Amino acid sequence: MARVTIKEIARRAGVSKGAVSYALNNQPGVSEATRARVLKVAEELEWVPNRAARQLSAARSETFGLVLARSAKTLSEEPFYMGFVGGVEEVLGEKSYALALQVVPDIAEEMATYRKWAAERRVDGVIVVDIRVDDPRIPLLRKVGLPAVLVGDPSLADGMTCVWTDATSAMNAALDHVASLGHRLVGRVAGPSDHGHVWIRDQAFNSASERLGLETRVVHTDFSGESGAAATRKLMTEGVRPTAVVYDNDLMAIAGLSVVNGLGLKAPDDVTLVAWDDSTLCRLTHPTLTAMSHNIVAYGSEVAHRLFDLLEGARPEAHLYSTPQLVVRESSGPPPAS
Amino acid sequence: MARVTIKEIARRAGVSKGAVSYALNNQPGVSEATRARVLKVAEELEWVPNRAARQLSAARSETFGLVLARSAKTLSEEPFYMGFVGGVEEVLGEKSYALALQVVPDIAEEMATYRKWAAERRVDGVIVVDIRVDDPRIPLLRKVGLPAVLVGDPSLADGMTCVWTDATSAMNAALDHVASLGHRLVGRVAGPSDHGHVWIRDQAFNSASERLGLETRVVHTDFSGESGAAATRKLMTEGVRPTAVVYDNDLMAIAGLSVVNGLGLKAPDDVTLVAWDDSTLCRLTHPTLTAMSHNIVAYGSEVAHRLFDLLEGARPEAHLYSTPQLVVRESSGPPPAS
DNA sequence: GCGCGGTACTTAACCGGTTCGGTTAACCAA
DNA sequence: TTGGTTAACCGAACCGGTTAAGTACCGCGC
Repeated sequence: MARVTIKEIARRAGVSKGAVSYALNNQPGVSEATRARVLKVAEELEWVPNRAARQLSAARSETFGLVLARSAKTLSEEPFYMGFVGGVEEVLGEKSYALALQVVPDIAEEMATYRKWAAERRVDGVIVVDIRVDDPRIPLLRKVGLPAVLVGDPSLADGMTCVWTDATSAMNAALDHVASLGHRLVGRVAGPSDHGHVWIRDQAFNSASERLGLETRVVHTDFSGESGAAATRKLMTEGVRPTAVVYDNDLMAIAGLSVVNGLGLKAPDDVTLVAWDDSTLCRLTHPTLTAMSHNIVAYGSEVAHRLFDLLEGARPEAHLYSTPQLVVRESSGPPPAS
Repeated sequence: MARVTIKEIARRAGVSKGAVSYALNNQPGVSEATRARVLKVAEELEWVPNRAARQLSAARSETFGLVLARSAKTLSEEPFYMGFVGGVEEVLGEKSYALALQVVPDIAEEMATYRKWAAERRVDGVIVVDIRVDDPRIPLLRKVGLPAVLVGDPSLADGMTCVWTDATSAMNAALDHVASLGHRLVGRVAGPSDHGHVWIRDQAFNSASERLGLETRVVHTDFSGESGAAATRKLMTEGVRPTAVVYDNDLMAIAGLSVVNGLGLKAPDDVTLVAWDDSTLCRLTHPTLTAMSHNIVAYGSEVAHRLFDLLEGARPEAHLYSTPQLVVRESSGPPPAS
């Protein structure tokens, strides 16, 4: 079964290669009758465009790039990424675009990948996650001219297209929740503060607790389950024990719950726990976890759509995707009487 | 900054395009002196090969394909996939191959993707996961001539290259463990039985329990947390309650633990729980979960290596990757005195 | 009758590599 | 000296599309 090319279609339809190309791409230059005839032949021969050939001449790769700068192990633990990738895929699939996914150890490698992709014309655009404060990837992407959608707050995006969730409002909602339950000393187990969204939440956490007159204790971690457990142990056993803890992802919240249980404490009787991101895991623990919930799969889809828009000439803009919603579950309760 | 091509290199090095191609690809046909000179010029100009052009003429795409036939939501819950993908990526990165990842709703769509990829010459080979009994993908891949490595048992692979873990031995170890603790009635929360590895474990579970003189109760599910919870509730509240339960993945085990807790029962006092796959989550619950452990990231790497081997002409063969090892944790204990 | 504009094509260059047949010059054996 | 090899390199075709430029034909207005 030899490859079927437009040359063959042209032969059978009795027209030239060029005409076939116009017909197949819905471009003017052929009559409706001819177009129909070409389409019919292409159909019969089960023609599919050769990506490489199209890319070579049209300079489009019909591929989006996504680089994840985390270890494979971390990625497997964090439900966020797979859900996000799934959402992106859903949109790409519709337009028969492909996703080039690369997993690298650090941001330096990530930047090297962008350079390579740009030089190779490997991708039409990239999706950039985990935006940092003063992110070095932003000037690089500008320099190499790679269209990009950033997943992060507009204040960090330096004018590039970004999609963000309103972490500030969400943090306010989270603290309103624990404050209204009567908590006065609130802990926070945060990610690394060079991550943009962590930094944003830090700010929001501080101003909200000031507004509500709450005392706070914050521990920064690396997002892993282990460090979430360690941070929780520290909060629970050293110094004044907070009666509520807000986590930066659900993995650390689950680890925290386990530590709380292990210390012979009870949630919510002794401490109220609030997770962030709300994957299914939050409904599988006992007690179930209160969480700031948003739809991560849809988040990925939204980002992919924005990248298509950008390629079609949309001006760079900040798009608010959603504000995570508070979902109250069993891990919420009033502080212990003490 | 115009694109730098081998034509430019040829001009500067004073040789023909062809010679440059030979030099850059380490092929005979140029002298060492010329090769060195060309390499130096290419280096200076920061030349990178254009993938599309190379693919078009050489008919290699330097891309592997992986299709996941699960919903994005399921994928985000299951730590297995992201870890596996990460492991594959590690190997591909070294050889600067790319991974084309596609998420589709079902096997029919997956097969359509293979057809398309084969026609487009989109990928050099594919990795196929979740092999079924009498898997329809196997004849299709043969027909369209797509090199493939199957992730699954040799008995299901019909002579194609596959990488497998010895689930039978692992299941024996798991049941030896619970039997040695004194359990006589063992439950099993299994995945859907049309999945090959589930089927294998079903067989192994039956023959091992027969060997050990155990009574059994098996519930089949769809691998999700919800269905794992439902299955556990059924085992715990309807009919004779098993004193130990073996799960087919860790997500369901965690959901099961939550149900056990919710029913006012204790692990391991009332029931011993054994998970499968052992992601970090098993160490984050309270009590921690006994699990059949294997390194999923390395599993992905192994599979990727085998696909490279296959493309380099290795004969199709079954490769035993590993046997999951029993890791005993807090959820294991003797059956209640009753 | 002539020029003009538009439609429906054809032709051929081009994208950036790979590869194959052919040429040249150096070397070697008879 | 001559015929035959061989290494080193050149030139051009080719992969399968896209697209700018060119052509043939038709209808229309003046």
